[in-house]
Amino acid sequence: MKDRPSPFRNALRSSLLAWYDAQARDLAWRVGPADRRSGVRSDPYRVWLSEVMLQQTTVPHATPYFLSFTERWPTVLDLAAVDDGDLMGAWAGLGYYARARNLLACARAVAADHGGVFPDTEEGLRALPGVGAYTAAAVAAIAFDREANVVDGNVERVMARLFAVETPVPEAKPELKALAGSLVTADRPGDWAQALMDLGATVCRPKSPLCDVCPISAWCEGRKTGAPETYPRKTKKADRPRRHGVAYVLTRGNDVALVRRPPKGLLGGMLGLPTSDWRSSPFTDIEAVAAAPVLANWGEVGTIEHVFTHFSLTLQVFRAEGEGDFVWTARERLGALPSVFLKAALAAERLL
DNA sequence: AAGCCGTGGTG
DNA sequence: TCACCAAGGCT
Repeated sequence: MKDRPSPFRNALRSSLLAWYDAQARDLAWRVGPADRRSGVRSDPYRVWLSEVMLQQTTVPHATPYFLSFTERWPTVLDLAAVDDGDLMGAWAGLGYYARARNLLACARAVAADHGGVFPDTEEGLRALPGVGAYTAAAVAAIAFDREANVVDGNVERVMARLFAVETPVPEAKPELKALAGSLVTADRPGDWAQALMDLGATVCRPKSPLCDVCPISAWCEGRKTGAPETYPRKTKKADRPRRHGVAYVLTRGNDVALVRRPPKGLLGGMLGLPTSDWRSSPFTDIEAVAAAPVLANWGEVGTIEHVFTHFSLTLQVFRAEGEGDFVWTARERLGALPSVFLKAALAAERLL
């Protein structure tokens, strides 16, 4: 289909691009269609940084991080020079912390191997740490105006509806990607990618799509079925197990005892509260005290709930005053902790 | 290659 | 309440 430009494709493309010209969201990292027409170029560093932050993350959540990162580190060379701990602390709360480790590795690779300049091809970008098929295509299209097939969850949903694809995801992913590819041309590839994603985010939404205002509804097979919201079809996912653990809030005056977590795995490389192992059953008081990092007059101050991608966690929070070999950190700096530990620390503070 | 890896908003 | 889900990548 890609080699057979059809009237259908051209009309659909024109309609969506016109919609984007009028309705594009104003995003902190975006060079809008009007500015682009007057010659403003995207900064590949900002495009890359925003794309990594947006992986599995909402625009409202990522935006303040993007603003603070670009203020602190205006160029990829600035970022490449950051200490690991500072970077991880700045990323705290955004989640998927492997992204932060790869972000730094990528910045250092660009600095060391590419003279501080991002590769301008999909293939070159794809070779960088933390840059997969989606991000390589997105940066190639948005920053370098390359003809790349940019496929994220939004685009998959739009394609599943537009073509009424009955195959459930994730099985349908290759098919959805091929369908998306059939609509890509050398004309405004960056705007096309962003138009498709804006449409998915604001009109062709997961629930209650706004077909009445959709610029491509005339061509939408899903709408003809009368139930466009039922696409994409999905296979059921397994329910998540629950785990139990103990978090220890050990204080010394205004300081709280933290530990640096192992570099890989859950919350890898982040500072955290000392904890017990996490297991399927709750801890008794005796067990909790026995698993504590130091001897102290431990007392339970409450429990918190937290949901990770593949399990739910109930954390019993114990508190004591004490000493020991820890990363002692002032209360005011607990913003550098992953949310699960911030939640536990605040619970200990509140419930005293 | 299927499982691992966060978080917060939403209906 | 809780399942779903958001500009996915790595192993």
